[in-house]
Amino acid sequence: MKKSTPATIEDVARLAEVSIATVSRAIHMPEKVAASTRLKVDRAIAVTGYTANAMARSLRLGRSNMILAIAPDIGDPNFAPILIGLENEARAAGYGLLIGHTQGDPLRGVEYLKFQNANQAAGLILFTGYVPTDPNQPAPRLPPMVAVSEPLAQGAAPFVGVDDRGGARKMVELLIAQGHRKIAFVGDSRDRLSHHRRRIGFDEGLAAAGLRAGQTVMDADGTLEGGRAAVERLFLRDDLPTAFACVNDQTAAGVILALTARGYDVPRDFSVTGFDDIPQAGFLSPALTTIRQPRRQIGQTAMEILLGLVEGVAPDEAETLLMPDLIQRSSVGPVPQGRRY
Amino acid sequence: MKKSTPATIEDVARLAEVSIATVSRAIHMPEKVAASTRLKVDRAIAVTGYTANAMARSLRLGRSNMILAIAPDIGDPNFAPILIGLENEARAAGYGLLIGHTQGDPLRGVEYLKFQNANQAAGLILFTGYVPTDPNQPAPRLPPMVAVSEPLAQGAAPFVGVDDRGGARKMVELLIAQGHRKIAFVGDSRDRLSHHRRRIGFDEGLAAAGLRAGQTVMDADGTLEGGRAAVERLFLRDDLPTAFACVNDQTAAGVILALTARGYDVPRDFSVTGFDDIPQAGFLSPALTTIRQPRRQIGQTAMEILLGLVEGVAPDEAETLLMPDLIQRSSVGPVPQGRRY
DNA sequence: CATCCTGGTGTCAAGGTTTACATCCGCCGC
DNA sequence: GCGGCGGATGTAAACCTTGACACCAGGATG
Repeated sequence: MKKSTPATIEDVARLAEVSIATVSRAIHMPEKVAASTRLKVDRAIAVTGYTANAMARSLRLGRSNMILAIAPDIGDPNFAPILIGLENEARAAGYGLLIGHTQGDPLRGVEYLKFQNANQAAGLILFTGYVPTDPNQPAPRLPPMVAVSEPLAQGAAPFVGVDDRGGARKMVELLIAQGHRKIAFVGDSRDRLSHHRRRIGFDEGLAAAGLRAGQTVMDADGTLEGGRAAVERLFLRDDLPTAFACVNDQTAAGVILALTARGYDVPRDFSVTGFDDIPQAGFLSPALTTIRQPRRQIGQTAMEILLGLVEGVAPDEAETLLMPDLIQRSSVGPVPQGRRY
Repeated sequence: MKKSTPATIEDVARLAEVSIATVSRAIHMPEKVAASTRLKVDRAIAVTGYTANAMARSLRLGRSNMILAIAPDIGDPNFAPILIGLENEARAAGYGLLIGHTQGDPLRGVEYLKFQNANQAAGLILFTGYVPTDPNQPAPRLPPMVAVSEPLAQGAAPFVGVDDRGGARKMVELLIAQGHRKIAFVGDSRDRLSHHRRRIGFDEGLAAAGLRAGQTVMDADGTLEGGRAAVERLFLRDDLPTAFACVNDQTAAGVILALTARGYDVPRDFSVTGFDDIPQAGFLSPALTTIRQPRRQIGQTAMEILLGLVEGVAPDEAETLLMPDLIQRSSVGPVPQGRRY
């Protein structure tokens, strides 16, 4: 047994005294080959330690066993568990997960399409909210895609994510139950569909309680800094809310920081809520009350759908929305009595 | 231009009125082909939008353009930036990054070797601290490898990481400068070489100040829970330290939590330090004074070395140790005056 | 007894690329 | 005028696998 070069199907065939076609069949369509032959082949495979050369296989089949995930930032605490879910599911099906990191630069995404063009990816998972395309090149042939974390603009691909609207609504209901009547939404954005949906859920929740009027909505870009800045802008006005419903946890962290810096206590003076339940959320002080995304589950479901698509089966729904859990920690309290501004 | 199927080298050759060999040469050995021909080929490539089929290429060359990274947990906040560094560097060199997630299970790693066996990975990045091997199978041919985050036991592969010893020593020096004389090291471990090295740096720092005697060393497994448990055990004794030097940030978080739960104030009553500077570190209260790993840099350097290895060039050093930065926040203070136990 | 069918197996082409080798052509030096 | 050389290009094999097709033997059917 020379180990200089890995065993090929031919080595197995020689050892089992059959043709290479029979070996291939023994592996992929066992019922088509006689039991005795199958046994010989299996033994030969064990002896040689044969593993099919994936390159040759993909070349022949015209389809690779890689799934490409394109994310703006792999380090985003929201993405990691989704990636794990994706990866687990992919591996179970014999696929590998290739990662692409665009650093928020749309053009970077285009670079990864090379992998697709080069037949190196059977499918695409998009965290970006848009399909990477090069304006100069003619539209490339796109493989099966599934969007995750952020839906695609025109519903161009199935989306798997959390029920943003329902989650936001739950959050508002909690605040209302605590007596809050003036609640500011921090993080309105036209760019991110998921954030927009949270805003809608917020509106719905207020409307359901007959509080539609007098709400405050602050633009913010979803970063800690954005949250902080929004609070500063808000304090320039005279009608302050008693609670801040933030579009995500980063924003909430910024809001808490700004409030604390001004000498207020959360939740005694103001209540603050987040969304996503990033790992830091529990370490903020006060620990953040937020909405937990079932991230692992999202990854798993998305990969299931994508692999189905690769096999040619259409998904049941255009959007698979998972219901998030409300995680109550200590950043929400009853509305302060007799406070006036 | 039919877009049903991607352009092959043959399409380009036909359009440029040359043979496919010439096209291949024009791409890979431009100096070997006449300038006029090169021009024709370039034009034909642009028109057809040709991208070489990576599968066919890898098959022919017997080498893929993928690097496989095996990590116990992709979600580990310490790993993400390293992955980004790896990925950036790989992409720049035309390689893709494949991720494997072992979930801490050594056997899982073995599964990923299939990729290697199947010629799907030209190199391996190991976050695990060991080479995945199947005890039943004969040792597989291993590709070039580089260890990251955790060195390999027998120095089986080049390691790129932070100077654990130097970092730990810096930390101890800071504590000593603040007047601390009794410092406990929390997180001693025989399993993780990196943790062991931090322990050594700790010892060295104390020895340099003539404080070798009377030190306390607590075992802990590097988790938040481990840190908490270590504090509880320590409080069973009578000689408490004034500062806790923790092996990593998770442990430090546990220590702070335990101390706070007992009604102590950090840093007034006790000082606590971490190691790694995970994203949560700044959000703990008090914000954690710790050692920042240049993670992105680690990833980049590791990939550089690995790609060199793939090309057949040996690395300069068996270990590349990057010096970490000391990040001073608010979990360290002067030793409490007149405290007695 | 001829024919058809069927289950089991072998042969061979194809998939796209790279590269060793062959070919061709113009030009130099003798 | 000719041998030879070198630069530019073409030809074809090889990388490994899969699957359409062909083949063969033997049993069932007429």
